[in-house]
Amino acid sequence: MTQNSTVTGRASNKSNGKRPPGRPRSEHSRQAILRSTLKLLRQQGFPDLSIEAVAADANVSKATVYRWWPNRGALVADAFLESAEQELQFPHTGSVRSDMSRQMRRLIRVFRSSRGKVVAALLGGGQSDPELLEAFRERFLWPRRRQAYQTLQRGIDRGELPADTDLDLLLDSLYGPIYFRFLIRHDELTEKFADKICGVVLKNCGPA
Amino acid sequence: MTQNSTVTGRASNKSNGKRPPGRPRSEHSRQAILRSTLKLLRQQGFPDLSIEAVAADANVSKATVYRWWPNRGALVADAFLESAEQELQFPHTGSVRSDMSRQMRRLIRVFRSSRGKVVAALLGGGQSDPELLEAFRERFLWPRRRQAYQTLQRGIDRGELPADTDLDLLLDSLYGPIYFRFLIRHDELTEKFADKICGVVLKNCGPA
Amino acid sequence: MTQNSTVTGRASNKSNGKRPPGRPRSEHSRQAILRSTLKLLRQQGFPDLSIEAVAADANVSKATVYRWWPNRGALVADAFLESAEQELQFPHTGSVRSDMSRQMRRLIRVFRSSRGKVVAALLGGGQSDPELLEAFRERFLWPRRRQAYQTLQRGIDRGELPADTDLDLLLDSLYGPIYFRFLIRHDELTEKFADKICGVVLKNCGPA
Amino acid sequence: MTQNSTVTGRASNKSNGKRPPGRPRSEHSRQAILRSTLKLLRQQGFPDLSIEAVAADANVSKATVYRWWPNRGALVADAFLESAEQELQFPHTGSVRSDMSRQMRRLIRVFRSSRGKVVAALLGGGQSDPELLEAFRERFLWPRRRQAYQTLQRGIDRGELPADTDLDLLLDSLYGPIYFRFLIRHDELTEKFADKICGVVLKNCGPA
DNA sequence: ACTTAACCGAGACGGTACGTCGTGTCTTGCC
DNA sequence: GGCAAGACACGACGTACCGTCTCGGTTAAGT
Repeated sequence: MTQNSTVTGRASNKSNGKRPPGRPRSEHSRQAILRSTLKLLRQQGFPDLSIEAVAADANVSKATVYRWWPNRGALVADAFLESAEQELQFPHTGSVRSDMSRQMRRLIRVFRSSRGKVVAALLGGGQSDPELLEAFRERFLWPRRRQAYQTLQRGIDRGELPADTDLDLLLDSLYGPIYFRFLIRHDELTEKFADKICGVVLKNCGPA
Repeated sequence: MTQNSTVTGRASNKSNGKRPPGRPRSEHSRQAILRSTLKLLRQQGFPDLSIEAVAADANVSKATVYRWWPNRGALVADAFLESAEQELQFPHTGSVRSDMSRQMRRLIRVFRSSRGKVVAALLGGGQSDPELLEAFRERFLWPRRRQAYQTLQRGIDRGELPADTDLDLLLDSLYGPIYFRFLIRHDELTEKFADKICGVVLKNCGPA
Repeated sequence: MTQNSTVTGRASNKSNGKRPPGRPRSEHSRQAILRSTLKLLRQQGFPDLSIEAVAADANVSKATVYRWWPNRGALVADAFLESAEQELQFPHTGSVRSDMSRQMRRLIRVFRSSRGKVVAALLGGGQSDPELLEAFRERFLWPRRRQAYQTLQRGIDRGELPADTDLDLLLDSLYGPIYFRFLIRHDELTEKFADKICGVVLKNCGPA
Repeated sequence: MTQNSTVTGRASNKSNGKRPPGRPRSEHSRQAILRSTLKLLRQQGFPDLSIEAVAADANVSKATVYRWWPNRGALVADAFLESAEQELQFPHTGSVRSDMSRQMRRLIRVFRSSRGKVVAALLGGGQSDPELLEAFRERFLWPRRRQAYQTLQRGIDRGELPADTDLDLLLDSLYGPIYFRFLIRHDELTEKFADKICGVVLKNCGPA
């Protein structure tokens, strides 16, 4: 991931090796901003997060924030997603059901941690900011889903799943209940819940 | 539903027949405010909804809005929930699977309609406002769930479901995927999706 | 002073002995209102005095205040003036200079007392409310001035003052400096100041 | 007078030559605000003057007004006093009585002009806002009084006044009656009144 | 070394909406 | 008909952020 991978994506200068003239962007400021964003997000939630406060907390001028992120959503998306890469890998246990339930447990653990608050903020804010939701999907959901496809495909190859399985339907059936409880909060979201869902959805797919 | 069922719940005077002293609350204003709230919510989404605009649209003073609703969230919750009572009844077809899939189809229809935008606003806002989410659960989720329990119980009585079925797990497995697609918007939310979920979760519970 | 002598003066029914129909005006409320007005006026000054607060303090409804006084100014005027009648009489010492200086000392004593704050409020408010100032003149200034004319006339009769003395000029010269220091507060307003003024203005008018 | 001489007196940076960091204050806005304040003050009087209206009239945001003036009083004081500096100089006619009466006539002329309304507003408001009154004294009264001392001292030097004259008493005797009529409005305030007062107070001090 | 150009902090600016308060009017039921 | 209670439309309050701007000062690369 390059330095310039903001959500909105300023043109990077990766093609020609030449650095542009002038003072280069302050990496220190960039990190301080993203760090403060996460910090405040955890404290107050998305709608009470102000650019003003982020700038103050990061000891940075407002103009610097606005120079690099067009709006609050982009900032939040960048802050969260940079911190969420390289996580939640899928294991290879040799059984679909166990591969899935283990990864689902990890997701639930993340949702229950302090980072869960940030995800909730992201998805909550995304309900009224399409770009925010888009960022969540592109940078968080799809990368994991691609791995999930492979996991399921291994199950098909092993004969644990029928060859004509609707992968998207299956994944939504597995993860939907988790997101449901996470977002509506009508019932406990424990790690055991992952196993129970697998019990319902992957009844005949090998041992838990 | 009484006149006083705001989210924050001012003490209602239904128990003792006596009206409180002073000029009575204007029912006309109350309705105008809720109507304007829904209207503007559909047009602009939750974060761009200002009390100022609601008051102006309803030809009402800001103070009147604030007198009865403590914040934007409570207003939105009341506006939506008052409009959503008495809806989404469960049918009695004689088959669990068909009862459920039909009601799930209705829910999807609501989510796809203009009222979906209001639900999304409510749930999005609820991610940072616990009371808002609480209102959604109390006034929307639980009333329906109580009916769903009965529907499933009929299935158990008829032998379509095992007697030891975990009802909450089952319901979350059925509705979770719908809310998932509705809130994350990573895939189409069609009415047919209801049937497919039932196919996964209620495989052996009678005809679709 | 009759019950109805508000500044704005509702028509009284003194001519025909018949009481009007309906419940008679509550004398208790009237006094409570005036009392609270004075109290709050002493505490906070004219611009921070609200009808709302007066009504609350007097345990009276706002409507009752508005029914009898058209605005804040009339209320304040009534409150002050009712409390200020029958005061500041002129003595008869046999010497103009001594008569005047003694009365001036009394005025200064009032200005320095807690009632001074109310007078200041009245005159301050009067700078932007002509009726308030008019009330002050009619009910406070002129009654005293009429007595002062008589005092000065006695001085003329005794030969202490020339027969062609401009009484208004003389009185303004005597009282102007007191009001000046009272309102501008640029210098001490002690009772001795009364004597000094008399020394300047009534140099040759008999002993101090 | 420096740019920073607001009533509340932000620290000015005149001593050390360095400009403070950040965008400099807009002199244009500052003047527009003061100009609009005077304009509206003349039209409507102090109590009907709203910051909201000033900001609108000056094409300036409310926040800008509040950034530099803590309240309406300070704003009015600044507006008036900036417009009143360098005025009402004392003449040098060679006679105390004539010096004084001429300056007093000028003051009366100001009080009768449209600016009189602003002074009345200032003093009226000052009755409940000590800082406002303080500003009037510091910026309007004392500067003139210092000149008056010199004028009277010249009279002493010329033998027109006794060497032991109480200057403050004398000045209050001369100006008190003017302020009295100006603020109470119980009698005409003509320029001739200045001469008459001098006749009473400076009887033996040379020709008029 | 000197220019040049972009970066950065600080913070003022015109706006918009906030949530509160007081105004003066009204509606209702009791006295 | 007076009165309390209190809801109402209205309008200003003073505050908080928005996103933009204008400064002086900094930081390298390319002269």
